Amino acid sequence: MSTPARGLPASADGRGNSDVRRHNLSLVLRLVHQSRGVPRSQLTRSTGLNRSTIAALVGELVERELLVEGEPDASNQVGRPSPLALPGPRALAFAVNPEIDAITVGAVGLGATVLRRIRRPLAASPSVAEAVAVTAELVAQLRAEFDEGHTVLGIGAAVPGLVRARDGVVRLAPHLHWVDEPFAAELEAATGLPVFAANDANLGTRAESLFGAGRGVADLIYLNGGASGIGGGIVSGGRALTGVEGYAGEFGHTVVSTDGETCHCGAVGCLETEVRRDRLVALTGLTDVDSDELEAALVAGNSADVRAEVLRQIDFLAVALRNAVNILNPSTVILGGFLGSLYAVAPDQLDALLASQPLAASAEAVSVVRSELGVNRLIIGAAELAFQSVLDDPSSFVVNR
Amino acid sequence: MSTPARGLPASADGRGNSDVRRHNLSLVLRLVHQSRGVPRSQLTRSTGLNRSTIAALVGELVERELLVEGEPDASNQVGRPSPLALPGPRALAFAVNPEIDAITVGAVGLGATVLRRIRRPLAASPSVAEAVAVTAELVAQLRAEFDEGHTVLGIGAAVPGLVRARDGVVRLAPHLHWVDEPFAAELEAATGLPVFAANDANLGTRAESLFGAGRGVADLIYLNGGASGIGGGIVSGGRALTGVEGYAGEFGHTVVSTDGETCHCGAVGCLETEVRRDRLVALTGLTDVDSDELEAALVAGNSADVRAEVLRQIDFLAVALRNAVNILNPSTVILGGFLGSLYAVAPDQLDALLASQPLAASAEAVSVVRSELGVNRLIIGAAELAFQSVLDDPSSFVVNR
DNA sequence: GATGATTTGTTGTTGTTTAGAACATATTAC
DNA sequence: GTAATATGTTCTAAACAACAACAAATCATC
Repeated sequence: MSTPARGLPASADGRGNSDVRRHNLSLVLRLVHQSRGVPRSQLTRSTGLNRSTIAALVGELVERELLVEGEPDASNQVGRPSPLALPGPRALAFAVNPEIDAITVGAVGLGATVLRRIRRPLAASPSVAEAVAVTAELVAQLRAEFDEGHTVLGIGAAVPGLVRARDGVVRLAPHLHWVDEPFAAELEAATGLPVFAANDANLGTRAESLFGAGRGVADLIYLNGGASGIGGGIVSGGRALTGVEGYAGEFGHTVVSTDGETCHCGAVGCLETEVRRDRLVALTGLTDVDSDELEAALVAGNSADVRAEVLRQIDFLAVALRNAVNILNPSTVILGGFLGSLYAVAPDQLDALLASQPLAASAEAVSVVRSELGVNRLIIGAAELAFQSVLDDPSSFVVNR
Repeated sequence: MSTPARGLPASADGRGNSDVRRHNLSLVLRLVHQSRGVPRSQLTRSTGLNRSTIAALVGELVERELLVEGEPDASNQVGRPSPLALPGPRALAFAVNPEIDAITVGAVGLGATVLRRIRRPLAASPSVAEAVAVTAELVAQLRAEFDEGHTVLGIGAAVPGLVRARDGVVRLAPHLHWVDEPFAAELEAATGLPVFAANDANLGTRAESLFGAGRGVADLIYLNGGASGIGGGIVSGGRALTGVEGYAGEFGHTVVSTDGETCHCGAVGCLETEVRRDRLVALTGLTDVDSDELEAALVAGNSADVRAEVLRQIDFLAVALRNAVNILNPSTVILGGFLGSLYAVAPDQLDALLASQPLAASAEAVSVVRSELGVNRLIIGAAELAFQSVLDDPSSFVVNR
């Protein structure tokens, strides 16, 4: 056996003519997917490829039913109108998001069109076996519903915890009490479909990056505040960062206070022990509020206590963001969940801290925005996992009538 | 003017046949560059390309004098021996590293071979004009020395501060007292050579990643402790992160103490205000020590005060590393400068903190190592900037006899 | 020391893919 | 209604890697 020199892995990254074809097909499909429909002429401009080449590429994708051509826009432009290239309705991905009080599944088409979403409330936090059983049942239901005219690529799973990218093992999902559970493998066995799992906030990042507040932004960070903690994700140089095993983006455990509370992770002063949704909910005096109600209560700001807690949490959030901005130099910080609500209450406060605390050069380049995608964010992000293989290599997609 | 749809920049990333050639030439040249010499047969395995294709690619690179072929290794293997592909001696990059007490320049060939290094001590911290003048003089000297048989690609500059990648403007170099100085442009004007500037620790990261402790590691972070502070860099998914303007990697301003000292950046409790070389030097009772002497004194550990300070600094370092590991999930943490010395004094202490503080899944994947490259690290990293264009597109290199 | 097995370099041919030119078509502008 | 303009369509050319067949240089074996 020949051992390659250290630093020279035997990865076959040489390119041939067929790699060019794969890359260009992939590029065109992605452009249509992300734009949800563009004129063919725009594709020639976006890619720099020749008209005849785009015609051939679109032709093959249409042949494979990954795209369909639509009537040209009535655009009042001189010259022959260019037909729209639209995402085709055949390719279909399922998505699942297990949470402590519910399991949500969805059926998603190219272009991030959520065709159907089902939320099944649960009496208690599900074990892995229960989550797999419920998911399999709901997926079977979707499969029956979308039997005709669709080819299912697989299931993407957005899990609230650390998920090993390589095999979809859930290493730790503290709120579900899952430790080292082979969720993806078990769901695969139960459904017969390929399953791809990743961290929920990481998938939220992808969704916002491709279809939401991060469209066209190459360097961004995303932080999401949920009932059970704070997660996030990073896009740098146009690529979603995963880290070596897929655990990147855990902003929730950034140290923001030397003498804070002890976190469930064992450390002291983590962002997610200081910046918490439950404290805000408690101070508003409400119970069982949804996101919109909480935000309305915070913005109303009837109590001085509420206002003080909001500002306290913003201060801690700013510390974590300052670290992240210094380390990653993003152009955009996207805030989701109740972190977006905090920002809505006192945008000037956070903007000011973020303009002054990090190194000036990095601070001036960054702007804070709220996430744009709503309840479908995780479903869209998870489905993206299942679409990955087709987007990377469209000619692997065989129409399965 | 047609405005492309948001999220669909008109970047021409479609590929043609000549892009294949460029990519493969680039790949082969990089493999030889990074390995400093590899058998042609190994290139076929590393790239997955056909023997005849490799022969053609190597042939073109030899023609351009970017590579030379050498005698086969005496490797005791069956079969026809494969000639070595070695970095050619023609392409040459200059490198410069301005510091408060000296300016160092170097001449570097492909394969990161440092042909010459000149350190010019300075009486006082140089202004930009002084730094440009001294550098231009030293570069002229190197140019004369390497007049024959070389084609100079340009000058790479490793600057201890925030450098805007796009144009090489030094936004802030606190210890040099430079603010918004167009260092690259002025050096370009003074020498007539293309100048590429970046942050010193970022370039150290690249050097360690390509030729040092990070060879073959796709996900790593590098932290370097110098007399004037702590810098660093990130490689994720095999790519060096720059952030949107090139300021990524500033680990020195991670918050590690809520009630610490005020940093020169204006914030409180930054890593580099708590973990400082000068404190260690002061406690050893020495003056004007070099790195080896400091490390020897720390390891000897004759004083309880020294030992306590080392452990205190390691605790703070661990906080910053914990944040970074949670956010980036690297497989390797490389420590350079006096941070490497701290680790040498009490490796178990840092290893233990790093194994327990971050989330377990990320912690178990990470290992700490010391940097491997010595005094040439920044020269090699800076030269890499100047080599970039040739490595990306070898056919742009015209032998200029 | 000769012979065969093995690996790799070399050469000429083939297949795939994009680019380009020429022409056709559909819209707006006047 | 005609000209200008932009785009789709078709056919040909050029670039490139893959492949096959052969040559060369080493090791293993007797």
